[in-house]
Amino acid sequence: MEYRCDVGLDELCPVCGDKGSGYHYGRFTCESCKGFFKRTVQNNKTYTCVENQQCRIDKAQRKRCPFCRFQKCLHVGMKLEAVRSDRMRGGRNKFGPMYKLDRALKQQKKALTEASRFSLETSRSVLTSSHQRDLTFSGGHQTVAVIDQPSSMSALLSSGSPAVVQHQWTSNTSSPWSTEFPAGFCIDPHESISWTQGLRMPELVMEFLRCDPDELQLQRKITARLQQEQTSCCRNSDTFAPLYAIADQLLCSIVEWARTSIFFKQLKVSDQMKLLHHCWSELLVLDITSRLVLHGDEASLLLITGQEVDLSDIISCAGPALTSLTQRGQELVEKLNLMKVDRQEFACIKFLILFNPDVKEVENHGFVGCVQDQVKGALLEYTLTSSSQHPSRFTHLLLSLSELRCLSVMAEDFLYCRHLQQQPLNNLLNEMLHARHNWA
DNA sequence: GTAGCCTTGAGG
DNA sequence: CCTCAAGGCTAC
Repeated sequence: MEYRCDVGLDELCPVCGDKGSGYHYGRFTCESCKGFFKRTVQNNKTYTCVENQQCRIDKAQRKRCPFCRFQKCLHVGMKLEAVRSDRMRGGRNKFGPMYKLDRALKQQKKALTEASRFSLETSRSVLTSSHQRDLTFSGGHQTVAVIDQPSSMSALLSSGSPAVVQHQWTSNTSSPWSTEFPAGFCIDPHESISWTQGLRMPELVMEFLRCDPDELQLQRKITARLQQEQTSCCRNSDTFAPLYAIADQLLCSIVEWARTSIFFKQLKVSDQMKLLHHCWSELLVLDITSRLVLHGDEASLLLITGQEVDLSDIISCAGPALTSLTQRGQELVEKLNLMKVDRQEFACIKFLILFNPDVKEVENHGFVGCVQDQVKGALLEYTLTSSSQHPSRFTHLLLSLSELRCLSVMAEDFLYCRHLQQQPLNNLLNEMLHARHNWA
């Protein structure tokens, strides 16, 4: 029987494996599990399992143990709150955007699996070889160049560090957060290996948080770098020199963060470089912005060192070029402050910026697009559950990304002008500016 | 109680 | 208008 035919979505119910009929209570399920879930929740039913609560639920046996069936419904992500307490019919609920996104993801995923089996294989072999490379280098002297003057980005990306080993997982070893039966709404449980190893969405957000660098450690590195700067070029007349040193050091930490982060470390170094060359300034602006939103005070610039610099001082010293940048930056901070954007959301936004599908030069372009969609899905679900009273929060967050993009272009232009005026810039900043303007 | 089909109605 | 995920109905 085929009650509804979703073109290209003739997939199976994650609960019992019967043919799915549409989205019901948060997941794409069959008609019978939809009805079962509805009856259970509406009538407040409680079941007991006569076995060991691990009954197999399939099309033939789904009627045997309602306890295990309901547990499985919840486990795959069916949502109690999607069953209406007022029993109102028709209309739409807050999960609409989630269904829409999930549909788009599935269609894209289908196209990907059909068109790029080869790409998947390449990605796996790269993953294996990069693992080997990390082991080769980990005993060497090339520790992460952070307190040392940072070298080129390729050196940063190629260097090994304990962090890599700590978070390393390959297609051969199961990830520490994968579950036996993933409940993420865009993961297909019937697919043996998914691009992203079947993470549950909230866990994906948690994993992003785990990737965040340790703020104290970063603070120490930057303080050390500033001291070094002061002793080596004490006659530097540029009052902004320390700020550039901080920016440069933040850039190093951003590269280091990316290098050791989930998904990114699966990419070839050449692809990693292309992505970072494209988004470094956005990540830098976001880094500064997020610190202001999470810990700062609107009228001053909170540095990673803990110092606060009055924004009016910066404007008066920097002239018109920085004035509008600072003002627009302030406006963005105010907006994000009003929205009370939290660490989890900033962590997702960083990944959205990093995995930019518009960077067409990337070899493993399909993977980048796929990760971008996964991150969007994770952020959407996070915002829907954490701020359910503001269903448009996700859209607002995405809108703020475009403002961030404008700010980063302004910042890059400012730095590039300064560069053209022969003012010496620090290493990595230099490299990034050159990379962008060489492309243009 | 189950599950296939029907009705409803907000949102696009 | 149409879509599609809610709830409802009813033969089994």
